[in-house]
Amino acid sequence: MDKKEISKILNEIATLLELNDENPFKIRAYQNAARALEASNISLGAETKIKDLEKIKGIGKKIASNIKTLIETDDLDIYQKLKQSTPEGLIDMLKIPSLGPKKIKYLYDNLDIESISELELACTENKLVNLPNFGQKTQENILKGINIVKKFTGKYLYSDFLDEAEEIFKSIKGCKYTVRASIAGSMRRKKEVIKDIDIVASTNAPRQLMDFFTKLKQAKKIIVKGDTKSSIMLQSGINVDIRTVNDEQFPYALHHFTGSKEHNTALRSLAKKNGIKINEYGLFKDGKIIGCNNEEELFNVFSMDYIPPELRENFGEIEAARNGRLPKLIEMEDIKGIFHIHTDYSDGNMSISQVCKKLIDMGMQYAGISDHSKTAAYANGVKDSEIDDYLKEMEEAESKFSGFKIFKGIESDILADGSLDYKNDILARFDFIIAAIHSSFNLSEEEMTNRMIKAIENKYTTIVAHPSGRILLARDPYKVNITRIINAAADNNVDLELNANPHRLDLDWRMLKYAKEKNVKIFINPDAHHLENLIDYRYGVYTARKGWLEKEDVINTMDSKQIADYLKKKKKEK
DNA sequence: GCCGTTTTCGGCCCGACTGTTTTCAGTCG
Repeated sequence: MDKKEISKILNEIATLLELNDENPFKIRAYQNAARALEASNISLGAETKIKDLEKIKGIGKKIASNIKTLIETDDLDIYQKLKQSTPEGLIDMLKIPSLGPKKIKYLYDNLDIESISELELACTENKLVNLPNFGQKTQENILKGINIVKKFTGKYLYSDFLDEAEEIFKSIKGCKYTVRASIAGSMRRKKEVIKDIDIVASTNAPRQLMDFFTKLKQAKKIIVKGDTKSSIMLQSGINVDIRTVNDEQFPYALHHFTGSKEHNTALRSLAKKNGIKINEYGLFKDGKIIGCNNEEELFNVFSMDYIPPELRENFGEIEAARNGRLPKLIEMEDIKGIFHIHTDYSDGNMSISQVCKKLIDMGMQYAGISDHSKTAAYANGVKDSEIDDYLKEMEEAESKFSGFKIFKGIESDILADGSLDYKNDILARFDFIIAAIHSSFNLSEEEMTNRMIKAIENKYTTIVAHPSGRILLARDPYKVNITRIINAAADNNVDLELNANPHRLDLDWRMLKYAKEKNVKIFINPDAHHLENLIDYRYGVYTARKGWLEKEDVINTMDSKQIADYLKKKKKEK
């Protein structure tokens, strides 16, 4: 069982404990341990010792031994017992807004309700109204919540809501009652998947600002409305939350509502050790506020450098900020060229010349064209007999656009046995090879990992595309040991892709940090099939920032001369 | 269940809002 699976089970245990009304601190201990495990660099295997696990902050004797048992037996007694005593439907019920573990437990114990459909029936039969702490309104809200669960999963792609969030934010910022405002929450932290859109604003007229907010044309429904907090639902089902404070409080509120919760908790603990209380209204020492004009000053109170929002995930940023070791994160303008582009030679809908023209307009110096290979018949992959034409057209296009460089590549399928799908003499004709999995997804973890490592060891492989194969909110990653993939890439001088398609964002930022530590270089690639997808590299830059990447970690920050040398050298040395 | 420059016991982040109550429980972030 790998780190991710074990961390998932620890989180599940926490949820199950919650539904069993356990000690809240025990619940948090399991959540913290899950997080700590995932953030750590420990690689789990038969040789993993309980002692090594205990060294991780947040994992103690008990959970260390539980993890060890999970590694060895793929199973855990308390987990099974909890699962047996807790109907699966109760976990589903947690998705219903306004319904939490306490109420779910009460309904289960007293009305035998163990699924969303049973709960819906009970509501329509009016069975909840007379229970203690329930009532007419609660019953109605639960019914509404059930409808929301049915209609939406409650999670949304960051990229799908960026524009709408910006538009709403602009309205708020332009409102005459607003002093300062910012997008906050997971959107400000550039999380790949978000639950809602958060906005923080300072004002002298909270009530008027709330009226303005709840009357926005985008608001389909008002969820809550108060003087400091309101929430509306948009047509799409996503909620926009706003929090208002007075202007002196703005920096603290912005920090607080940017989160993450885990980052805030960690910072609060640190504050507490220094005798400082921290909440959304200020930093307080001996009851007196410590004045801060902005977030920079807030961090300075703790002798910390400014932590960019993307890093606020309690992944080591607090310690790094205290030691002056925060990374100088990559910026959009660092990207000098774009790789992993599909043209009308396979399933893209743009010609090579169109790509060049568009990239030149975008200020780029080079393109790495890489159409699908022959095995990808569904994508009209380039057949052996078409290779000559494909290469020739790239050369001709390059000569048309002086000063612009085309690197000739192909996205070669990794076959089930780990070999690439062209013979070596064909692979050798390209400047770079992107190796990718597009078939046989259902191998075991061992088989899949070995398959990918074999492709990494292939002397022609330059880059491994979308290493986990996940499609956000749609398809789980393949069963693959990503730590071993990163290690193999490090050992074989192969680069990894950060696929910037907003549905992928793969390699995941949590693993990018590990790749960086292993000195594995990253390509940020849009995997573009249309001209308008070329700009998608921006989502890759955001994700790279979340993964602590600096300019030097990303290959396509090089200018065209440097990258030409880099690819040539790589080809020769491998 | 975890943790410790006061501690191996006794803490563990904090506040807004709703709906239920008539001072509070539950949920959410």
